[in-house]
Order: sequence, then C-alpha cells, then structure tokens
Amino acid sequence: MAYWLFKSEPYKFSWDMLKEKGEAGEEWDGIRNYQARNNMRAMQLGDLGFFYHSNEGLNVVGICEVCALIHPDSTTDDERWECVDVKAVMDMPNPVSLADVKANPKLEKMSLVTSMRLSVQPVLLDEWLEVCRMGGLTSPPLSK
DNA sequence: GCCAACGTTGGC
DNA sequence: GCCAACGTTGGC
Repeated sequence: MAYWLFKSEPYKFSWDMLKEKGEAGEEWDGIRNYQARNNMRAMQLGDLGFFYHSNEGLNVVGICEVCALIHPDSTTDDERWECVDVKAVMDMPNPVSLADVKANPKLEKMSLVTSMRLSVQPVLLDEWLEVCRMGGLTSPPLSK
C-alpha cells in the first residue's frame, strides 16, 4: 500500500548484511526517534522500501519489504521504541545517489532532501517510480 | 573531522 | 510551556 525509505550506515548494518538474512529478514531496530517510529507503526505487510546507505556511499542500493508488523524493539527495555522487520527483495541495478536525487526536480520534495535526518521516511508513489527508473528498474516492484 | 540542522532534556 | 544547553545525525 505504501512506500518507505530506510537509512542505515553501512558499517553498522549494510544492504549486504540484510541480503544475508534472506527470507527471514531482520529487525529494523535501534530507532530512537518518534517520527521514524510512527512511520514504522503505519507500515503494513508487503509495503516496500528503499534501502539507503548514509554516511558512506550515500545512495539507494536496494529494495526491501516489510515482513513483520510493528513490535517491541528487542535492543531496549524502553517500551516506547518499537520496530518492524524487513527483508531484501532486489538490488538497484544502478544505485541512485543523493546527488542524483537532489539534481532531479521531480524529487525536490522527497523526504530524503527535505528531512535529511529522518531515518525512516515515507516515499510517494511518484517518487518511488522515479527513483526506480533512475536506478535502472524498467518494471518497478509495487507494494501489495 | 567539521559543523549545520534538529531532536531531546531539564530548569525555571 | 518556554527555551537554553546538549547530544546526535549525516552531508560535506
């Protein structure tokens, strides 16, 4: 139903690490920001998201899918913090860089540009299609 | 490594 | 409930 963008610093948790988890996926834990958590609360099974490498790389490297709904974050006892699970779906044939996103007028309102520090962001359908196109996906996957 | 942006905390 | 201080994120 909806589209998202998940940020991760690759030396902490990279796209390759998520792919190694296979179908089981992995908790998107460690989020300590209310807005990011609220975005995860709104997620449904089958929602798709971009996997973005921050700090190093600065690009969208893959597409992942929400495979478990919101639940307590196992890395803390603080019940405020919850998370979903995600699993890898496919690579971006050509990773889309932050510079590419910023240079595209169609993406000027994308959260990646306007809310730089938000680590779990919503992505609009038009933005989803455009970034997929830029990444070399001719028939982009769509959320269930 | 720097620093701007911005979220959180805590005193009042 | 305001706001200064502080901590963190993340691009550069």
